[in-house]
Amino acid sequence: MSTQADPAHLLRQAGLRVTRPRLEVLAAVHRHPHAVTDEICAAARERLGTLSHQAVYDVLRALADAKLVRRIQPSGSVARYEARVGDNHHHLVCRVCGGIEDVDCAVGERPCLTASEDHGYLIDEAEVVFWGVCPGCLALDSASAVPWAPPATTHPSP
Amino acid sequence: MSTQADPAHLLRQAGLRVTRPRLEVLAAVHRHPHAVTDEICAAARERLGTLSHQAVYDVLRALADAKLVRRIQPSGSVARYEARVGDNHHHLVCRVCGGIEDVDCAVGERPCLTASEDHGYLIDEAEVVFWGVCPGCLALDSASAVPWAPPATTHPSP
DNA sequence: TCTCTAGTCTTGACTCATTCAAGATAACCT
DNA sequence: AGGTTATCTTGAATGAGTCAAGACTAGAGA
Repeated sequence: MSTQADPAHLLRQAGLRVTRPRLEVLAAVHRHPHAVTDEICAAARERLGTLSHQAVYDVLRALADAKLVRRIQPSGSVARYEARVGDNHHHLVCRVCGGIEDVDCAVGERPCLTASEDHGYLIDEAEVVFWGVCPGCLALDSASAVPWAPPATTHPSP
Repeated sequence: MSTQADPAHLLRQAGLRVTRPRLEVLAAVHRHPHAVTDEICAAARERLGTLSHQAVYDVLRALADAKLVRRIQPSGSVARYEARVGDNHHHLVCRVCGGIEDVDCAVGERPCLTASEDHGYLIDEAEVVFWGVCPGCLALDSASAVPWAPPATTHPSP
């Protein structure tokens, strides 16, 4: 019980069999925070040679259920995964390029916020997404008029 | 300039042409808060007789761009729309049945929260989603063991 | 170490929300 | 009223994600 962070141990602790696809997918999520399924799939394939699309979906679901990865899905984006779990941090999303940054949660433990009315719900998490424009897109935006049309939502009007 | 809240006026103010599909879709969003596109489509068709799927998507996008409706999309759900705009309220989502409730924002104006680090982003909104289990599902959950399997995420373990 | 078996992975087809494209229609300006 | 152009209809396409059936293999017991 020396290496608590050993990926194989983590899998076993979660009651999951240790397989190369699972180890590589987990490693890929660590290497590529906020990556989409396809990117994780590609990264794992680089190591494994071959890995089915379906296996990646299955593994990611198993890892997410086991809380070894966290699934996030900002509006308008497909599912993304990150390996930073347990600290209930939040996210900063660029409306223009879709870039994502982690933001530490001041409170840390979930739920970090209390709803003004709980409507009788048993609340266990407050998920916060900060929307804005990243420095890179801000620079482009002030340089040229409209570099590329923003995806769905428009910029905040002055 | 008597009825500022007149739907036709609102459309015109936003630079949008006033059409029956737009009026009916807007009314449908008012009548069915948090409805998905298909439900809005069905509701509007009840009044109009016929309305294409594509028109509903176009109209909803136009209305959302004009800030006459707000598009929300909790993880794992398809896009939903609501007519309550401008007050930057938040949402309470049931992990079991997917039910959604509005939660007033104590601050009101956007962004209601400040990120601990902004990474240079120009932040204009803090979107908060409270996740939990609604009273109805809580009751079912304590009555029987597992009524239906929760969609993706599992309940908080004891 | 060998064998068995349930849990995993592969393959391939499928669903369904959403988008694209082209032509018909109708709202608004003059 | 007439022309312009945004909007709507129709029909097909995209793409993330899922389902299903069979092959494979990690891990437990002999």
